[in-house]
This record gives sequence, C-alpha cells and structure tokens, in this order.
Amino acid sequence: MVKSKRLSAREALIEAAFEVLSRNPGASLSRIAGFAGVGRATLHRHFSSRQELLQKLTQQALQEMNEAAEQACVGVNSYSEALKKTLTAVIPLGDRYYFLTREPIEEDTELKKAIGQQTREMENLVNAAKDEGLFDSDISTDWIVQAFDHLIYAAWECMRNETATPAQASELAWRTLTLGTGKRA
Amino acid sequence: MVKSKRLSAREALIEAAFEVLSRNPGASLSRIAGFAGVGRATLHRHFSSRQELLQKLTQQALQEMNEAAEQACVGVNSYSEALKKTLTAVIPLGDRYYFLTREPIEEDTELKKAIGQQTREMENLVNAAKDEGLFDSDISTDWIVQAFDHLIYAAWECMRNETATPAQASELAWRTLTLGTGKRA
DNA sequence: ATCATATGAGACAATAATATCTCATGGTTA
DNA sequence: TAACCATGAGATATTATTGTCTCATATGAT
Repeated sequence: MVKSKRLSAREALIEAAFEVLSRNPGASLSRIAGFAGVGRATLHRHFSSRQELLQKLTQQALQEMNEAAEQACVGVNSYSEALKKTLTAVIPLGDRYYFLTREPIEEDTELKKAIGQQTREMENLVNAAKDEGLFDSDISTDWIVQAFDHLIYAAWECMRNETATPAQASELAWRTLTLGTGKRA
Repeated sequence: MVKSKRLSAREALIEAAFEVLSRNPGASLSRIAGFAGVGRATLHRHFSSRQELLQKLTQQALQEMNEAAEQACVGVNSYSEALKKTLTAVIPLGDRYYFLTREPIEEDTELKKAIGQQTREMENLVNAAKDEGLFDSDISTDWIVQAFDHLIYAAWECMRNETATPAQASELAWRTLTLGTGKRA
C-alpha cells in the first residue's frame, strides 16, 4: 500500500492548500502543512518551493474543472444543457475556481495559456447557448461569462455556509443567470 | 496648503493599498508604497505597522460604502429604489468591497461588529424590497444578498476591464439581479 | 528669509517565512 | 526478520519582509 499512502499525503496537502489559501491567499506553508496534518518537511518533499506548490495547485484546479465539466456534458443534446450541467458540476469546485482567478501566477506562460483557453471555451459555450436563445442577444457575452463566474462562487459560498444544499445552490445560480440574462418576457 | 499635501500622501497610500491588495492580498508594503509613488518610510509614518494599515483600510472601506449608499438613497420613495441606487453607488467601490470580504481581520471585535451590522442592514433592505414585490418570495434572502454581492464584484470587474461603462455595468447587474431573482413571469 | 514639517533615500536591526538537512520512528514489502 | 521508505520533529541557514532610525532636501507658512 505504499502507493496509496504516498498519494494520500500529497492529496491531503493539496486539499488543505486549496482550503486554506482560498480563505487566506497569503497563508504560510506552515499553516498549510498544519492544516493537512503533516510536517513542514513533508510539504517540501512533495513541493520543493512555494512557487511549485502554487503551480501544481493551478494545474490541478484546471484539470479538475475540465474533467468535471467534460464528464458532466456527456450525452447532452444542446449547448444550453451543457452549460447547465457545467454549472452544476463546477460549483463544488468553487475553491479551485477561486484559486485560479485570484492567485497571481507569475510568468508561467504555459499555465496562462491554459487559463486563457479555458476562458475562450467558456465564451464559445455561452455564445452557442445564446444562439439557442438561452440568453438575450443584446447582452454582451462578456457580462454573461462574468455573471456565470461570480454566481458560481456565490453558490459555492452558500454550500460552504450550509445555507443551501449543492442542488439548491446550483438551481438558484442557474435560475438567476438564465432569467437574469435571458430574453425579457 | 500643508493640510492638502498631508492628506494627499496618505490618500495616495490608501488608494494604492486598495488597488494592490485587491489584486494580491499578500503584497508587501514596499509594493504598496512604490505603487503610491512614495517611500517606504513615509508609509510607516502614516501607518505604524501593516496591521494598522489593514485596520485603517477596513474602516475606510466601511465608511466609504456607508456614505455612498446613504447619499444615494436620499429622496427615494421605495426600498426597491433604494436598493438600485445603492447598487449603482457601490459598484465603483468594488475594490473596497472586495477588500472587506477577503482581508482576514484578526481579533478586532469593533470592526467585525461593524461588518456584521452592514450585512444585517443589507438583509433588511432586501427583505423590505421583497415585501414590495421586487423579489420572488420563494427565494431565500441569503441567496439574494449573496447574488447582490457577487454581481457587484462582477460589474466592478467589467468596469475595470473597460468592457462596460459604470452606467452599463450597473444596469447589467441590476437587470441580472432583479430578473434573476424576481417573480417568474 | 526663516522656520516647521513632510518627505525620500538608505542604513540598520528584528522578525517571519522559506528552504535544506539530519535523525529517529513506524509502517510496508520482500 | 531485514531492508526500505515516507514521515515527523527539530536544528540550521537563507531570504524576504517589516519596523526603526538618521540625514539631507524640498515645500509651504509666517
């Protein structure tokens, strides 16, 4: 069981890092290691520097979100449905999402490209849904994407507060987005 | 004109601090001073420690937001109108707002109280507007407040990006909020 | 012109965070 | 059991940040 144990320590660190850094982006490595129930040295064994940790977290966040969105979209038969499934799937990853938008990645062109591409894919999806009539064509795609992003985070916070179940939060976010930016009655 | 100069340095520091910290909460005092076009020593003359700076910023943010909201609401004749005016007035203070929600204030009970009260006032306002029929009574006040907050931030980002003028951004946020959480057609 | 005050620049010390290393331990595999 | 590996704990070094101090300078007030 070496392998599973090895992963579990690393995963505990990653999970703790998302949790701690999403609440306090300047948190020290000690805090992160402590929160993960792990020694500082162990953190450095897995991530040689703070910079590397942040890089790996960014990669992980991107990957998790892409996977979640992709998986949620198998079998859908419209862009509108894809968007809704994506929303629902991504809300529980709010801390990842938050991390991506807030953590300043310095000079890693690879990651910046990947993030840029994700943004573009989202814009395409929104535009396709707009063509299907989901959104008011008078509203800029920029705003819709912006609202989508921030409503995800709003829903995630409701989940974390336990003021809403995941299903409720996702329903509220979807309703607010689609009625709010949809065609007027 | 001593007084105006004295204020200007301090104000430049406060402005720079909001700007820099809203992008990177862990930014060093050097960065902030540099961004303000001021020596690091001068920063320490005005704010004896990082802690004090953060405290003053929090106070300032609270005060500015209260003043803006209060001023915007003179002469309104409904809670719904008050809410709309408040939204419009607060969007340009997005960085202040962001700072309030993100910066972990440690053990300053005074400020925590003030923030808590502001939250409660917002809930009351939303509830009053709900009674006027602005929002669907089936939607929890929690969610409406949450959406309100995050749409403010979304609108502010659009302003900063220059993808929307302040008036446009505020109109989009208001539309999205009210149609999104209003009574269904 | 003179004085007071705020400032910038930089030296300096104190502190906190980061990174590296060693060693003892406990669990795993062979 | 013996060898192995990841780990925790802690010592240590290296930075980065923070906070204090001094001095020369500029600017506004009188």
